[in-house]
Amino acid sequence: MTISNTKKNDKSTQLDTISDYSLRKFLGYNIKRAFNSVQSDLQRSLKPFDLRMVTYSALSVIVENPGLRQAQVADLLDIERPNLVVIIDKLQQRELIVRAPVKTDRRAYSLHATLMGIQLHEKASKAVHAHERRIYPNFDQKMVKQLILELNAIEQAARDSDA
Amino acid sequence: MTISNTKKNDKSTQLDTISDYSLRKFLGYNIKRAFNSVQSDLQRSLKPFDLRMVTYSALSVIVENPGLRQAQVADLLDIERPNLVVIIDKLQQRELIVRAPVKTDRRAYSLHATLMGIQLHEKASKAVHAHERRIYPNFDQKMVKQLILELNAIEQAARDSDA
DNA sequence: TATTGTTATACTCTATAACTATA
DNA sequence: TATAGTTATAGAGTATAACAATA
Repeated sequence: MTISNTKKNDKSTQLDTISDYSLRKFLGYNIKRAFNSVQSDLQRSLKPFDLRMVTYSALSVIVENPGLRQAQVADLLDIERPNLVVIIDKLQQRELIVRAPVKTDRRAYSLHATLMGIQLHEKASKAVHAHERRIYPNFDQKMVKQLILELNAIEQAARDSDA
Repeated sequence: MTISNTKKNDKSTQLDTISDYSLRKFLGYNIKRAFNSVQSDLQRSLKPFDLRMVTYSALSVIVENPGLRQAQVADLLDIERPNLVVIIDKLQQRELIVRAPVKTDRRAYSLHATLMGIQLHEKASKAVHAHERRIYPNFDQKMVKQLILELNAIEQAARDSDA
């Protein structure tokens, strides 16, 4: 929400305009603000399918990589194992995926999407693609690719720095 | 964490490589992953000052806009008013800001940073700038500006779409 | 009537320790 | 000893309804 410029505001001693100008110089702040905004629209796009962002993501990697184990899903999505349990539970309860026993390792489950899961994923993916087109209406494909590369470079640099 | 390519994994029926390739095509997913990574490093950078991202942000806009009212801070940072209360409480308890009465509106408080608040903000800002330099080591100033413009365009488009 | 700050509340997200059953 | 999945738990982050005081 932008605060409109006001002439001498008699309610305080502040300047004519208020702003988050200093914060806006930080890449991190702009990334956060962009993500919050995107997330809000994406959540609305996924609501008809009763999927949250993280359940959609988990379903997506399971559809894409049949036979995944839970620890691998957690690694791929950078989610802690304990937090993934309820997500997988939910997908299984809705019969979008199945947990199949792994013959050679009785501790592990092999995750597979059901037909229903695949179909829901397909429909939801169309909604996500529509959402994506909405959030960068004027970007050409080359710009988007470049932007993604830069975001990935930042992700990697921050991860290296944090490690 | 990238999953290294493995030769025939006998633990499952999966392909040779597993990936989040489909998700990586989405700008939103890459923004989220980048932000998570950045956030983690930033939190570590702010820890010596006992500041969280949101407390630093609030302190920052109060330092920059003396006399702000709480509702204006909430608008600037896109935080719900109720959630801001505890943040402002914390800053006030640490004597980094003061809540001054507004003579012309007895419902409102006028927020000002104390000398201590200004000094802590200065030191913390140096740490944040150092953090920022770490997370995009190879970007020149022009690239960063362009990236911020694109992120702002996305933020705005998603907000318009979501409204 | 509307707004400022507040309380209460609830839901999601994230992070850690510790357990079990297997390897 | 280490690993896969799980349980319990706690801390953040976020969102809404409703209230008192004031405009």
